[in-house]
Amino acid sequence: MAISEASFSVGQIAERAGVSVATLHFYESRGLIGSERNAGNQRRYRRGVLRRIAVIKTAQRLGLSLADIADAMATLPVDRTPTKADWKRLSTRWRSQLQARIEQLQRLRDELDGCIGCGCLSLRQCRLRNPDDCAGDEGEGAIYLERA
Amino acid sequence: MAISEASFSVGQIAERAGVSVATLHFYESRGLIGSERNAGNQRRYRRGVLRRIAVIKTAQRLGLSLADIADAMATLPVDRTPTKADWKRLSTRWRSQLQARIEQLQRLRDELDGCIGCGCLSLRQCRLRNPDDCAGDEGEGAIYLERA
DNA sequence: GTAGAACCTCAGCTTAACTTGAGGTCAAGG
DNA sequence: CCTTGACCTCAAGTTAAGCTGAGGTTCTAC
Repeated sequence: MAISEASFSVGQIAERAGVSVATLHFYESRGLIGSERNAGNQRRYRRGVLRRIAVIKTAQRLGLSLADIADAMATLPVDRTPTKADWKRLSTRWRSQLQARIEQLQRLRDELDGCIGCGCLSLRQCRLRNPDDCAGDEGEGAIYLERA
Repeated sequence: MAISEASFSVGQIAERAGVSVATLHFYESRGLIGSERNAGNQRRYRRGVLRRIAVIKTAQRLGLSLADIADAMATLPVDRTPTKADWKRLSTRWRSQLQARIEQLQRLRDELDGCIGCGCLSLRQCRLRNPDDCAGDEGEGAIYLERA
């Protein structure tokens, strides 16, 4: 092994990354980041961990769970510092997940648009039922909920 | 008061609405739905509760928390069955929240697009930093995280 | 009139992503 | 030498949105 370049303490990393020390411990327990120890058993991080934390926070904004993020990050090389191409692979994958999510919400919005005219708020089922039902003060025992 | 038309049991409502009995108890404890009791202390619901449940489920799909939903529903009239216009008010409000969320995700996507070229995955901060930083193998102590 | 289904309340479990606290260690400064 | 601050581990608390189970009651049907 080359000389370890792990020279940042938890406190330093926490401050630079804008997260709490406890969060760093937590991320480590989840295998999201790694650290080495000094003679006194204190964590020492290498600078690269800052990027990992940034990526974790970014992925969370995309709506991913830490478990998902851990999975994705597990595809990064262990034996070397990830390259631009490595990160790019992740972001490309996440970008399409994000796109899918956007499209899902757009569909939902369009359905809601349809319902605003009707006032019923029951979305899909509304369109399956006849308009009169929607206009009726309460309908009858119809199932309003989606099943899927 | 007119003769109570509350004539559905929890089991019946649960089945028609596609939720569990426990969920109905839970919603009631959160003030999202109401019920009356019969002589033997069992809950009796009026038909209108089905629409409320449908609306709750719809709102959840929009990404709202039960607390948000409870707030919104608190604006419905207590003294009479909500009209089409009442529901419409809710859906219009939610529609704009949904739209805002979509736009937020779209911005995120666009930022991510910018980062895919760079490979850095650090989003906003990436654009604030100079391109060389991104190209460098690890940059230096820069803050990758968003602060807002 | 009695079995069994459905109902009642209340308490505790579940997952995610952390935060908070207790009790103990370690290195630097005065 | 002693205090102080940063660090350590481990356990328990927090919020959301329910689920599950225990122990007890009511309703329905035979």
